[in-house]
Amino acid sequence: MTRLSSYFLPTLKEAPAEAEALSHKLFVRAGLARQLSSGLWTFLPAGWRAHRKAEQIVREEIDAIGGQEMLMPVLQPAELWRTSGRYDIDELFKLQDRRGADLVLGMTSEEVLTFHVAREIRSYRELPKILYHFQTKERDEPRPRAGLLRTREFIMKDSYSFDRDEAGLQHSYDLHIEAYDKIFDRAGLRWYRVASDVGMMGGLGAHEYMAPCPAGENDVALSDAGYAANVEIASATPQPVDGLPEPLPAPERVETPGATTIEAVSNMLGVPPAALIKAFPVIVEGKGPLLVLTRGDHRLNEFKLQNALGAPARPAEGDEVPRLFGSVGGFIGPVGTTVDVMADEALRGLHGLVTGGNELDIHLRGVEPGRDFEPTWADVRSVEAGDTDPTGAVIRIEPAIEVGNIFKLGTRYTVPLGGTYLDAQDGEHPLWMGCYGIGPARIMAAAIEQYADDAGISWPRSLSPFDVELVGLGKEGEPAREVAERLYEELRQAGFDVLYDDRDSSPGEKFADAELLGCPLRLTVGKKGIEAGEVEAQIRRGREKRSLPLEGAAEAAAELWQSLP
RNA sequence: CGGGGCGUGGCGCAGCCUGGUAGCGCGCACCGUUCGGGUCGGUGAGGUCCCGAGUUCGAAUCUCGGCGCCCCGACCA
Repeated sequence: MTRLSSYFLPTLKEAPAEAEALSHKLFVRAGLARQLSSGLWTFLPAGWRAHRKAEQIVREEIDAIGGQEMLMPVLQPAELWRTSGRYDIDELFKLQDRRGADLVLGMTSEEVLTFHVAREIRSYRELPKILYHFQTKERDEPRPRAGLLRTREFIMKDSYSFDRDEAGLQHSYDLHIEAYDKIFDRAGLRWYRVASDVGMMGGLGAHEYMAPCPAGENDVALSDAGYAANVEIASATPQPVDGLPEPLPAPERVETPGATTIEAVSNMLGVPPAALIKAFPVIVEGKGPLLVLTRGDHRLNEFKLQNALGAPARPAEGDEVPRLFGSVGGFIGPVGTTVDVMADEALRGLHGLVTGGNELDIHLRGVEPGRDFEPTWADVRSVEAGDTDPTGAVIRIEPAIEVGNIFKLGTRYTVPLGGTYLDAQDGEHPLWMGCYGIGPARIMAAAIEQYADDAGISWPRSLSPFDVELVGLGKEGEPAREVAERLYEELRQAGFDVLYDDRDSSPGEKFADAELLGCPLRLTVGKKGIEAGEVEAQIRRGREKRSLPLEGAAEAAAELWQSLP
């Protein structure tokens, strides 16, 4: 029985002042969730219903590819994390028990599951396996933000595959792609599957599922020809340089007093920013100083740089520029430098360029990579809107919420944690592992972001906390209410989850609350309608109204339901 | 971690500069009214003014310290 008169659904006319993102405001206003502290949220009954709808979709599709649901603890021994090398991650919550034993709160469960699998699985005959759970994840985020979008505690479905070899892993990975595609379709989201960074921990490949929306924290590069990648790793053909200066036989010194920025040099010398070389002095971990070059109008991409180097790099600071690079901040350049130089591919073949002269107030013009200095070439710039993909299609960049990710871990965890199996011929081998995450709360947030309008949330029917909100106008005891009570029963008989607004409040208030909560279908029973022998149906998405016959209203609603988004 | 902002009934805010009985709107309770788009009127309840110390006859207001929350950036296997 879900009657609004007694249901805990505290709706608000105004959003809390600190709420910025649309989904944050609506989570609170619609009575779905309340904040406890920074990055900590309580799901209220309606919000939890939607969460469980999202979970169930995920559960069904992971089961469909052979996943087996289980449950592992949040509280985990620190030892496992030391063994895997993840103990020093800043986001990992660390604590001790009363005896002083070190424990952690799990961010994910690779260590725990590999621990078990290493002990229980011995033979190739027991492979492959896909195991998963829905469990609370704890992360000491430096900055929780945007309501439910980035929290310190959240529930995640994490599945893990174990295979005999890389081909097996690829198969499990493909199965997850299949499942994930279905999950996000069923959730009613607009989504992209994009290639993503494999991160510091290494790995053989990864994709992220991205739901585009303005509040999204990630940027994805997309083309109509099907190119899709996180901008962290995206590659593209740069836009040509318009107005490249004529080549010179050799670099030429030019005085540029005080011109330490791309814009200043560009203005002073009358050349486009794209004809400048931007030089970044960086210190590569374990290797030392390196001068990284990009076109003046491009941005260095730290992820791609790190991947190209195979090691982390940080900007040079303090006296490192004069000491290690023999240069002057603002006037750094590759010509005549003593350090290694890495140039972005977009600079290849350009001529007549302007670079820093490694002296105060001096630049060089007419510079040509390959002639005037010999760099290592690499693709280390961030893709920009307007670049083109390999087919020539134009790339656009959209913000998006990461709603899921899939990751080929390989033997990253099984080797340190001793996860091996015995094969038919030549003995022991490490297990090949994949991990696959989905955040149901982010699915909810993405759906809210993507479909909300001025009146509030507009749930896809697969996620809505209730299928139908039935509004009974008038007051208790009036004829409209008796009809509404009857219809309530009929709808429930027909298999609908119904939220029945049986409050004695004004019509406007009921309509406003219904649209705020955003169930896909609203049915209104009022005096006027009864007299005309009809029930009003409002389709939340688009707010279109239709009339259903009072007799057989539940059947008519069931039919209408089939056509809803 | 760097930068910025905010903490005053449940929510949104004013008051603070210039120290002197804590206010408004919404919500809530009750009475009446209205009854298909947050009706209208009346009455009422509800506040450690984030915490601590200091200045002062007197602190929401001034000073110092702390805590919390939000936003931007960094960060986000």
